[in-house]
Amino acid sequence: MPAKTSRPASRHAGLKPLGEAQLTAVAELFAVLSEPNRLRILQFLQAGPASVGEIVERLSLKQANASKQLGLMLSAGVVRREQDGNRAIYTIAMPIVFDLCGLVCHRLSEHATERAAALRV
Amino acid sequence: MPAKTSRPASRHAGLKPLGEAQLTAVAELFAVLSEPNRLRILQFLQAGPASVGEIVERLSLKQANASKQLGLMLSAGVVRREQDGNRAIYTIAMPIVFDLCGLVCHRLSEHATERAAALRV
DNA sequence: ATACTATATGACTGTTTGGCGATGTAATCA
DNA sequence: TGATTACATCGCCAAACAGTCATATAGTAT
Repeated sequence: MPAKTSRPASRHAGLKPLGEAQLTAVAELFAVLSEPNRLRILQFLQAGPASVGEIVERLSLKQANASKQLGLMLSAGVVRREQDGNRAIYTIAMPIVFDLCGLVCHRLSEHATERAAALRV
Repeated sequence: MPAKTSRPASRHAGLKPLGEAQLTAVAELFAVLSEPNRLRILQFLQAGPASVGEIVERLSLKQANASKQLGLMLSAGVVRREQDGNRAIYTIAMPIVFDLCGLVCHRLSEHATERAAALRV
């Protein structure tokens, strides 16, 4: 019998292995979503486009910080920017982020439920 | 007619707004996935459990770095650790990460296709 | 016990990054 | 014109982090 760690070669028959370029691209997108304030902004934008001022006010962020995070998400292609006179209107450009958050939330709540159940045995 | 940025209140009728705690939890999980080497390790583990040595060898990582990243993912609950004699066998504990990566990849390839098509017009 | 192997950890470095105040810039208003 | 508003950017600081080497720890073999 072979050692315990013999690898099943491809048990899941899962995803094709990502190339280096894709790997960093994926990592970069996840990096955008790895910051609570950015998630807050995205969540707020989910209800519709908003100006920087609205975001700053409703989320109690400093204006400089909000602009910074929005610029970051703009570079990553997660949001879109439209100039409206004096203001800058930001919109979600990648709705998939909500699917991603949804998946994670679902998993996390499952996890929490399991933990609670385990404690209640 | 109201200003252009009047918010549709809930256009997507989407996700319930996450609380602060969930927000940081989600962000932390995404942070784990925001590093190419960690994604490489996860991708490698997708084929089945593996020891640190195997990971180090196949992915050409330094042993200290591999242990560090594995420890980080262990803390986050993304992988599981089992001691086998001398070695430490790591396993995926959160298969959902592959769904997440799959979604992102799909979106990124779509994006690339759009870009290519746009250039080819 | 000694030597060797496998893994984890501590210390250190360089880089990145969130947050902040201050300043720059462009559009609107008076 | 000047004043004000809205946003972006710069410079800075402190914290976090990836990567590395050296070392500690624990299991295995001799």
